[in-house]
Amino acid sequence: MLSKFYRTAEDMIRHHGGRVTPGRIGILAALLAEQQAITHREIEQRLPQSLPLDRVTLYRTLEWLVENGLIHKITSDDRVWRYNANLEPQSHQHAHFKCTGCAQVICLDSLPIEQNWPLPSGYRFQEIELTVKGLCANCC
Amino acid sequence: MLSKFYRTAEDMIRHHGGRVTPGRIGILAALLAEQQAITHREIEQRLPQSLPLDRVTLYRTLEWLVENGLIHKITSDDRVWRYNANLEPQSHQHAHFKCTGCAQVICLDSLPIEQNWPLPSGYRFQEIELTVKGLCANCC
DNA sequence: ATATAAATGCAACTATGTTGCACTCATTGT
DNA sequence: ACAATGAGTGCAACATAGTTGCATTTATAT
Ligand SMILES: [Mn+2]
Ligand SMILES: [Mn+2]
Ligand SMILES: [Zn+2]
Ligand SMILES: [Zn+2]
Repeated sequence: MLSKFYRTAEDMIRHHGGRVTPGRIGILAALLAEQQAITHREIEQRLPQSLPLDRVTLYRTLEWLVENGLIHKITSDDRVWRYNANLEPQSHQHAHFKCTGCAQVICLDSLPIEQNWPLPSGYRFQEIELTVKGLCANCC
Repeated sequence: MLSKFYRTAEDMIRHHGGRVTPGRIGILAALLAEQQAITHREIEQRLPQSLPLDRVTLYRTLEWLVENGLIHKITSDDRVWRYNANLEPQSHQHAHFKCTGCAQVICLDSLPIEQNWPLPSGYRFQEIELTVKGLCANCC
């Protein structure tokens, strides 16, 4: 089961043209295996014993994966970034849900919002960041 | 000009029933004087020399002002909170704009979004947090 | 196999916010 | 006005998340 994600991760990195290292594969596989967005800490905990990885390397690898469009990074009100694999390789404009009980973060399917938001004159629109907050099924 | 904000700030705090201290007045006045949301650091810089204030007190006072509905706190992707005075004492369900050039944050007028967002079954909606990102008039 | 640049590990650092506790002072009641 | 009281404040120490510099290792191209 895990090996499936490892192979997918390796394919994604190789196909993208990046250097294929155990760290990148392991991190991306860990993110592919998740149904939710997880933090730096949580990724660290999910990495196998056989793959010891310095936390700085983890930060830098996450940054690389984000810059190369293989994962995305989610801002939250607890000052902790969460990461999730990009299933579709492109920059998907979508919203996120954060449970105010357990802090779980998941990606919502789409972002049905007009791109021409009413801004002050002279301002230029780039993108929207939207988080719905509430309680997940467990915390309800 | 500044004294106007000081008087308004004092009125707001007194009317709210809270203890009226120089720190609370000064901080709230500084926020009332701003057209944009500003950080803890920026508030510190704007406080007059005559009002030396420990940074911990500043944090705690901001917390008190938020809890009592006199200001609100805005999450951002740079892990820094920004604060803005509440002109209308209640329901500031509104969106924010953040400039990706200069990091300026302003409040947008309203939040024309349905409150019944399509969530997974069993999930309960509480609120929406929305930030539009782009370039401000200066950075365009 | 070797050369090379990219990736990694380690130590030190920064930035933002928090906690505990003693002291001060705004408010209340006399 | 004055004293009593607890909310507010200052200071030191701490916590957490992320960053930077530099020497070493390693994936890849030749
Ligand atoms: Mn997402
Ligand atoms: Mn606002
Ligand atoms: Zn939950
Ligand atoms: Zn700007």
